[in-house]
Amino acid sequence: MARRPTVYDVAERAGVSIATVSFAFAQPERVRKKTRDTVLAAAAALGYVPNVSARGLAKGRTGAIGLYSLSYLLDSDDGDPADELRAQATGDAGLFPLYADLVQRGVELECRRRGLALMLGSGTGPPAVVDVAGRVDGLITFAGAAPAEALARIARRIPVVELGGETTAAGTRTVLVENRSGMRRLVEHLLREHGHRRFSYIGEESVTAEFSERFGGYAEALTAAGLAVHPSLPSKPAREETTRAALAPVLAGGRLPDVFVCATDQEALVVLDVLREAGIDVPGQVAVTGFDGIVATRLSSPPLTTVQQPMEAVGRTAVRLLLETETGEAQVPLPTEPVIRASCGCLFSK
Amino acid sequence: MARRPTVYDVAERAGVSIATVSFAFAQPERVRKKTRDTVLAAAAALGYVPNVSARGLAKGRTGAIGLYSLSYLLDSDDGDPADELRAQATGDAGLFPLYADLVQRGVELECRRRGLALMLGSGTGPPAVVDVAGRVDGLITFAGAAPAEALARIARRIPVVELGGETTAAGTRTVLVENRSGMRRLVEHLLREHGHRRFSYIGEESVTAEFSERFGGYAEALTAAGLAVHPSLPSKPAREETTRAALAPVLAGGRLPDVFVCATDQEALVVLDVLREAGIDVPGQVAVTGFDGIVATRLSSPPLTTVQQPMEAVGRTAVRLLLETETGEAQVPLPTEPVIRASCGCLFSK
DNA sequence: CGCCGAAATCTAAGCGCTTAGATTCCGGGC
DNA sequence: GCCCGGAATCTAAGCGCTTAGATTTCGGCG
Repeated sequence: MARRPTVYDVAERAGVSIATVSFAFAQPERVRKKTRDTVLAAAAALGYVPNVSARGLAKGRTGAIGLYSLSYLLDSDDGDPADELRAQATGDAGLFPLYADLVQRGVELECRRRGLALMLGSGTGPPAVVDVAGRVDGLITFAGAAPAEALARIARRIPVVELGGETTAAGTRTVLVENRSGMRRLVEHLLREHGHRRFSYIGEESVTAEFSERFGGYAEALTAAGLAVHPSLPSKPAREETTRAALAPVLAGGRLPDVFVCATDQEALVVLDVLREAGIDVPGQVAVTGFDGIVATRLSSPPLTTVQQPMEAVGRTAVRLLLETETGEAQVPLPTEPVIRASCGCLFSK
Repeated sequence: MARRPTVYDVAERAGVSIATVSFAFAQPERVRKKTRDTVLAAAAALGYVPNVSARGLAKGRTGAIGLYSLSYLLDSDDGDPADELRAQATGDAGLFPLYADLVQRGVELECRRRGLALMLGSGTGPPAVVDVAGRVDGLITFAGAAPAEALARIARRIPVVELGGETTAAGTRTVLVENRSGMRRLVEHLLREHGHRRFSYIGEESVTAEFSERFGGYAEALTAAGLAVHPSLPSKPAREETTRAALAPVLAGGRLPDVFVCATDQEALVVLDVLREAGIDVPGQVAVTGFDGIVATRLSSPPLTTVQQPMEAVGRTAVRLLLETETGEAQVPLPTEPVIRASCGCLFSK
């Protein structure tokens, strides 16, 4: 690993100029075959690997995009392999991919298809969001993962797609998903098929555009049915204690609603847990629904009625959006679809 | 997104030299507080984001590491969101994380903890492995994901960890896992508890070090029991058709072994499928075992007996290895543990 | 008030690559 | 054999940043 060979070394060894070396790699047709072979042979002999930083600097582009995510994956444990063995064997580990995992997969797939490298960053410490932003041609971020101020700054420099965010935020774009109508259709099902009247909404009402759309769809359906819309019980996904705290007073009060409509599957699964611990039957005594369609909803007991959104497509679309120059182009929202399982009371549905 | 502001712009606006701007960001203590504030204010006003390519070039390091993986995630479909909705709702999608997914998660976690950015690449087209290698301070790759020649070349330039590869390969290092003893212990269980005598091994015998260790452990146990070791039925993980092809002649022959010992869980799950289709009862007529401990093994029917390896720890360890300068340091192999479920005939075990 | 050393700041030289534009090479036509 | 034009190659100027080493600034002291 002595000194890393550069174009100069290769050029010298091949007896050509550095420009020719560069051309041999970047624009092979511009160089005579014989020369090219000489250059490539010299490069191979020296173990030459082009320095992408230098290339990026010279070209002004890096050929990579960035994905900046929430850090709720953040682990508390120390990563002891023995612990992990135990956890995995017994099922304590984070088993099933969550929303962000599937979106990330979509991003990965689309990047691969387009020959882009993907740079991952997350959390608050370094690499902070600008650290990622400084080395990519475009940035995808989850709403709330990075400070709005930083995003606005970055958006002046490179395209930014903010998942779950506002369409109108400073210079950034977003992937539209039918959050509102998905939630509305779900609630309509609860109203019509089950005759539920007493609704309780669990989750953020308006922290991000995505969440306010969901709550909006919920409110729309209730209003159309002539029901009053009460404020949500505030809770955050991936923060189990907040969901438990939101639920505690309701359980203590002893009077259950007909149904808990949750802003996300992750929260709904916690609700299911809490109710089970309290000895309350779902859907016998109270129904529960989620939103997203993460894998775990299918395997919970009872299986969770939810609204499926195409998470992978969200990731892919984000990449496409990033690469499209036409900023103004009308974007078709990605479809969502209520998935009726047992937790709403449709006991025999698949 | 006009021209991206640079240190020069910030320096001019703040009325200092570019060096001072650089210091204000990189070595704040070297600059008077008042100056620093002026610089940061100017940077904020201009929307300055440091160009990491330039930094990387100047410093000779990038602060990122790369992960180059196999591309069996590669999708055939076109990413139609409607298809995805359907697939996810019914369970056709790639539901559970596989070996590589979990290793990747380990890598991500460790990078986050250490403040490193992570660059992802895969597949054969661009970004090829050197494309990733050229912009990181270290590279992790799955054995077989990249041509050995390219890896050797890269290893002359930056540290390389090759997962599942040889310890001794040209300049690269690897994460040791108890593949051999894990497999041996599993086979010993099959010999002792179930009295199996007629073994059939499905999978690679020796394509990578990891696989030859597994086959080696299998062979050791059989030999110690005085049994002959037959060559494996060649099959590749994540290439379902190869596994089916390996199995076909056995089923056609009509004479089943006592047990199919598979090199990986992915292959074992395919074997389970094939046997079910053929109307053969597992473990009644034949036992099946896997290796890795991926999530899906727990949910198959019957649940799969396998050898659990700490996949996340493999990823974390790879990152650590990359950052350690002491190349020679003895590495403790990561532990593995047979997990006995129903597919070997232990019907009532958890 | 001038001098001194440390602290703060600046100057300038790269880092390794790309790419206009200049130069050289080469084969064909006369 | 010479001239010509396009192809091949080269020269050299950056890209935006870091960082030795030079220079300036500044407060304290005699």
